[in-house]
Amino acid sequence: MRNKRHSIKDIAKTLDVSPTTVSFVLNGKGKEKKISDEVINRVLTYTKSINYKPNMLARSLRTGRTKILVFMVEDISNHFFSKIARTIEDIAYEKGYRVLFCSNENEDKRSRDLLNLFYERQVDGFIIIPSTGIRDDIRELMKNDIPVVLFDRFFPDLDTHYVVIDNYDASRKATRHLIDNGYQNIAFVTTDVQQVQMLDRRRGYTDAVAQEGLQATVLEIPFGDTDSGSGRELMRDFFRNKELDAVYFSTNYLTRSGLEIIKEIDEKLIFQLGIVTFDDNELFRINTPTISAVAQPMEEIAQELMRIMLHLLKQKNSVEETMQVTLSAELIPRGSSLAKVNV
Amino acid sequence: MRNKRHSIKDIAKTLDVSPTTVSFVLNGKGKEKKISDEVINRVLTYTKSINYKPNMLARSLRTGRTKILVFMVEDISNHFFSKIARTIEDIAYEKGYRVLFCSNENEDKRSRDLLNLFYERQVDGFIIIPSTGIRDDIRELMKNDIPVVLFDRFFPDLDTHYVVIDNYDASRKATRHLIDNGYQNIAFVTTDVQQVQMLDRRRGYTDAVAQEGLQATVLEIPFGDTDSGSGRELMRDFFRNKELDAVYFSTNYLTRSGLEIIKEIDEKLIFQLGIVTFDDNELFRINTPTISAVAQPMEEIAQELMRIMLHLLKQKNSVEETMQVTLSAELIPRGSSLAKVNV
DNA sequence: ATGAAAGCGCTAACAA
DNA sequence: TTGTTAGCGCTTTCAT
Repeated sequence: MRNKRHSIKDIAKTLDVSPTTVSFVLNGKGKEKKISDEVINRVLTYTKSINYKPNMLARSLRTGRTKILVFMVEDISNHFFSKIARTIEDIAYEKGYRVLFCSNENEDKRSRDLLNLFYERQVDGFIIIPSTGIRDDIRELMKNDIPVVLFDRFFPDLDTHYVVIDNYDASRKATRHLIDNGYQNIAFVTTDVQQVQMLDRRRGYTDAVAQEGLQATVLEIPFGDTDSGSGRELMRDFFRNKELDAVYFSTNYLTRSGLEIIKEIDEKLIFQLGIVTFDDNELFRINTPTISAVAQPMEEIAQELMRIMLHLLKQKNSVEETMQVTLSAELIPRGSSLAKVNV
Repeated sequence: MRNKRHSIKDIAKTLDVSPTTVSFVLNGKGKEKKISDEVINRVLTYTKSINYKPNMLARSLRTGRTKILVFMVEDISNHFFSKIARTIEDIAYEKGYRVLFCSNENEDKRSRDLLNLFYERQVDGFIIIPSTGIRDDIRELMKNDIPVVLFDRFFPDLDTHYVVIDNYDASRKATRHLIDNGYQNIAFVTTDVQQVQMLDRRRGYTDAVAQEGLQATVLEIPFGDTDSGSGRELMRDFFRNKELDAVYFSTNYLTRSGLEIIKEIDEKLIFQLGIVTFDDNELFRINTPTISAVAQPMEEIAQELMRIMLHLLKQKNSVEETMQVTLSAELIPRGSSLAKVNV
């Protein structure tokens, strides 16, 4: 027989007080409600002794709040996402919220399933990196007045709260940095996903090279293949056959394979090519050569996200303008993009 | 004003039927309860038109089941864990369960917080790789008749359901494999965590070398430092200064750094050393040289876990003997442990 | 073939 | 200072 869990009613009966009293005491409202110290003590010691755990389902059903936030990204194991996740969790915890993390693997179906799952369980808010096809699901959430904040990217035709960085500007600066250091044949390695943040990074690059009359050379790796054999093959061919003196990677999961392949092709190649990547990583500081990177302000992103989320959570009235924040990313020049030495 | 979600009562009122009828229809019991086709249709079309989503909190409070399972591991981004997670999710989904994933980072506090969070939210069952210090929390769960299945490791002094592999045997065979191929100075690189699975792997190694009168050389990397600077430093010194002809890594997160360091020390070293690692990885097949590995039967582990979990879930009566499964792991010999060529 | 009503465990307005 | 009670949204037994 399943052991029945202790309920407030049980406790009240055992202690010969009313459920209300127990509830008040357990919620720390004992003093406020002027419950006698003696009763407070009896309740506290007894509940501790039986290791009472409240039924949050019941509480949430009653209060209408679960005190749960959902943080959904492409892949929670990615350093960039997990770093932000950690900061968010800390801030949320302080405010009495718990955070559930999940990865949608950039698949719409998975995103939708997760949104549904959590929506039905009445979570209080969503912080999301949306996959391309869930615009309508996001809108549906918003129509139901669920707090939603997007980040990393957004839907140009949907008026949502979001926190992003100025990808165009950052990308432009990164490309200019290579140009200024004497590189002339700069390749841009990216994925084929048609999302706003990727397109902005690409425009930043093409505009920067165009401005100097240089040629744009773009390699697109299919999204699913970025770390697989066929993606690697594409890069290998590309780096072998193109006359390049610099490479600029559009995202961190391309950089890892990219660097490996460059090393494989020729031991010395990595020292000759100018290299810059989007998204910084601790390893880039200890790599030989050290790798220049566009660093997103992760701490700040997380803080802005939670600032907006907490604001939305305390709003009664949902009629309000959307909060849209664009932060700027910083280029960290390192050894991999030093001024070009012409041989 | 927060948009009130649709409730069954609302729907009933709008359609001028009773909540009962709506509930029956929505739960697919329309036919069974002999609701007229006309009413069934009205309910179905209307609920679809307003995109009705049931309040699972209320349902769960009423039924006593959330249909949620929790899968808690050290680090869900680790290939071994995430592979198992995926299989578990698929099986669970078929049976109408959803799975929530979380990482405890091998910290007791985090484990405890997560167990509490989900216990209070009445999840139906836990599949856990326990961190060292949560024995009592696991026992507490079991005392409350919550289905718990452990894997990868267990507590020798706690009678739980679990699925593990025969680490001792696998480790012994891996070591013997190196010995049989002519290696004499085999190092064992492991972490300092004193958990049963690690100790078994270690004993497998020491017994195998002892049996041949060879010397055991063990390097222990502090758990937190396995992929950090200081851990790498330890390995670097170790590989540089010891007279080794083979290395056996006890777990996959050590292997990655280990291989990198071996390459760094000397380009050719990786071809000279015999190498075997615990936990297989797709990359090992394409690495040069290919890396020999002890492969855990991940599919089978996941299936056994879910077989036990589903069994427990349908039990009314909890008085029952524990289900303890030990599977065997398979050594996959590859290029990194070919018969030693004496120079 | 459909509806009324109780109750899951909790909170909180109101009563005493 | 403490208790009574209604009700959150749902399922399900029992009536009709």
